[in-house]
Amino acid sequence: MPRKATVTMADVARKAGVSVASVSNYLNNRPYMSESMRARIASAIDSLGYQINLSARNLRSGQTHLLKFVIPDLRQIYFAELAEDVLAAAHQRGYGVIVESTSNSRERELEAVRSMGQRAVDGLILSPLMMQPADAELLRGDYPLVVLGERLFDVPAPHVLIANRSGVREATEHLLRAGCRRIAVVGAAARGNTELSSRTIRTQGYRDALREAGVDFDPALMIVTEGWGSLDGLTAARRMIDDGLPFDAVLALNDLMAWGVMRGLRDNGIRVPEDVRVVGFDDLDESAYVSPSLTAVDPNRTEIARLAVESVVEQIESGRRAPAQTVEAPARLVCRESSPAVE
Amino acid sequence: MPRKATVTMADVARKAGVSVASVSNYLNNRPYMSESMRARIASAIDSLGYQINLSARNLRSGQTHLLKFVIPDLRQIYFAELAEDVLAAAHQRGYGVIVESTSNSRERELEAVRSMGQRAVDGLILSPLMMQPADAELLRGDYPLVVLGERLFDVPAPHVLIANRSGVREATEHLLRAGCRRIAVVGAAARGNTELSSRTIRTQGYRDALREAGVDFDPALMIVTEGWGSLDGLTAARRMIDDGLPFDAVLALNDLMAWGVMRGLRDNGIRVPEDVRVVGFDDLDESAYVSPSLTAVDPNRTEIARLAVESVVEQIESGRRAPAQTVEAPARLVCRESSPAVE
DNA sequence: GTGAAAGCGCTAACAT
DNA sequence: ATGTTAGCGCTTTCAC
Repeated sequence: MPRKATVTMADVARKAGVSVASVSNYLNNRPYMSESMRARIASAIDSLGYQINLSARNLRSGQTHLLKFVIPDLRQIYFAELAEDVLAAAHQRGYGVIVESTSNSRERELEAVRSMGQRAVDGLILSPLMMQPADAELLRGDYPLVVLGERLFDVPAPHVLIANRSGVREATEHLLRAGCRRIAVVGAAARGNTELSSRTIRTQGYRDALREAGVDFDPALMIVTEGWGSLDGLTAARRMIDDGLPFDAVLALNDLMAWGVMRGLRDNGIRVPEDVRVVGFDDLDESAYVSPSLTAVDPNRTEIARLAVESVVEQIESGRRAPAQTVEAPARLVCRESSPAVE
Repeated sequence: MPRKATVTMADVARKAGVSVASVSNYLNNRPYMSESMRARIASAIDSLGYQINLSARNLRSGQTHLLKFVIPDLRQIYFAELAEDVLAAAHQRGYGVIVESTSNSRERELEAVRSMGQRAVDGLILSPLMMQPADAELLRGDYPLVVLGERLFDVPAPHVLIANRSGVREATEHLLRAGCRRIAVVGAAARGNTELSSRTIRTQGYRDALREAGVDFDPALMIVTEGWGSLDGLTAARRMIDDGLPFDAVLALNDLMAWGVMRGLRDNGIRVPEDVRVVGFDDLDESAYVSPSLTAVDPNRTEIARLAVESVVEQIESGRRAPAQTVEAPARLVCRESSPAVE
């Protein structure tokens, strides 16, 4: 005598004296249904405590209303904040999100991509770090996909770009306008794809601005660090000071490093922004509260997340992957104490 | 003429000249299968590019190999780091994780709980913030569940507690041992459940240590802030200084506030740790790199995450919810520059 | 408007 | 060792 642990649609239909088709119609808000039936079903559902079995619906409908979001590491504050925005955007569109942190592993990135054939999720938002151009091949397929971040390689799907180059150009222009002429750039060597790292791309924006302003580029001002942490920023600042390198501003290629740079400068009696201006990139929540508060390029995470989610959802609803294309969320400079707005 | 877009097990079976049952057995690594069949199936799968349809497996098996992890906000670094550890522990056990950030909303916490009847996931790890004791009722059910955090109310499932009280007691003992006698405590008023907030519980650990050491408790040293951010810590430090409150140590009830407190002190020419020692709670990654580096209570997130995941997975595998019980991950004090170890 | 019935792709019990 | 087959619970034609 097996106990009926789970209430199914058939139970509801029986109790309400209708067919399962009608219960299904009711649950999916389909029109053309008599009020009396609607009421009978509602009360049957209520008294039975019925809840739909999503596994069954998923199999039948071929959809899961789930997205997969793949990032290198949630401990990196940037990705955590981005993830929060992705979750919010997805929730708003009625989708849940399986977050997959790859721990900076190429193999795990590829694993996540390969598993898309299993139809466990309806679409993929991929923020790759370690994937190689040769791996781009694996991205071919018909499932909804959006890639986030630098253009590491050609992607057969929509690509939401971070405004690295233009964001840094804007930051540099701001510093030049403030009268700075020896702007040090602090960033880490690439970990994954060497050609098109954040550092390379962001540095281009810096050179763009210098060129346009007619300021000479001095390679000595390019400080390459080991990693992207605040400790690396601290170390960079110390090295610059110890080396006797003259500079009147520091453009840190991410916020964490900017925090570290500011500490390193202050530890050596250099005042920010009076002696040296400091600008970061990311505009993390906390950057508004460090001291001095940080002027930073805001890549517009919320917009990036929104664009990405809108695009996958659109692909899901249209039933096919969108063609290769790039969209760039406009970055903007947020001026705070570490480098106040000029004029 | 419908195109056969998806390859099914039947296709593999046909191609390999075997039954679907054998293909299923192969995929599930069941023993007692001839090498020749194994090879034929493998090659059929390979040439067809077959991938299992998880929706079908989920429906049939009644499992999804998915966990739901519900937290208030990923932007809070503490939760992001915890989430990373949960993802890692789950991945290791073969589970994916649907992360749900409730944006500090009680309704979204309840929504997440209520949706468990839909069988979209096998188990729930819930870190509630806004739920009320009256809502505990909703947690009854037979699905695998683990609750994380303070004991806000009685939970009909395993509860992984953070060692708030003992962790803070240890931190306080450390400060007392260092000769501090006027230890200010900085924490925020409760947002959700008032009775058993972090602040209340952590403060108990502080009083425990004072009592044991025979040091008088001075209510003036209890600084209550608006929020838990570093700005609140900064504000608290300023207020203490402006009020002329005498103190020789600050115990911030989370790391972010400790960062802010240290800035506030330094801004006013107070040296850490020479003049005032500072200790935090959480031991965020970044706390090792702020300057001075922060001494903090490490609640052992990795262990908390591991315990939680192990428990849900065990419940899933045993087929029923574990009884109410509490487990506490032991906290430990990590001594750094802001309050070096004594002796 | 409503119902009957087919079947999504897989697992597992049972038969051989 | 391997095959046959009955569903898992739902959605969706297609009749009525």
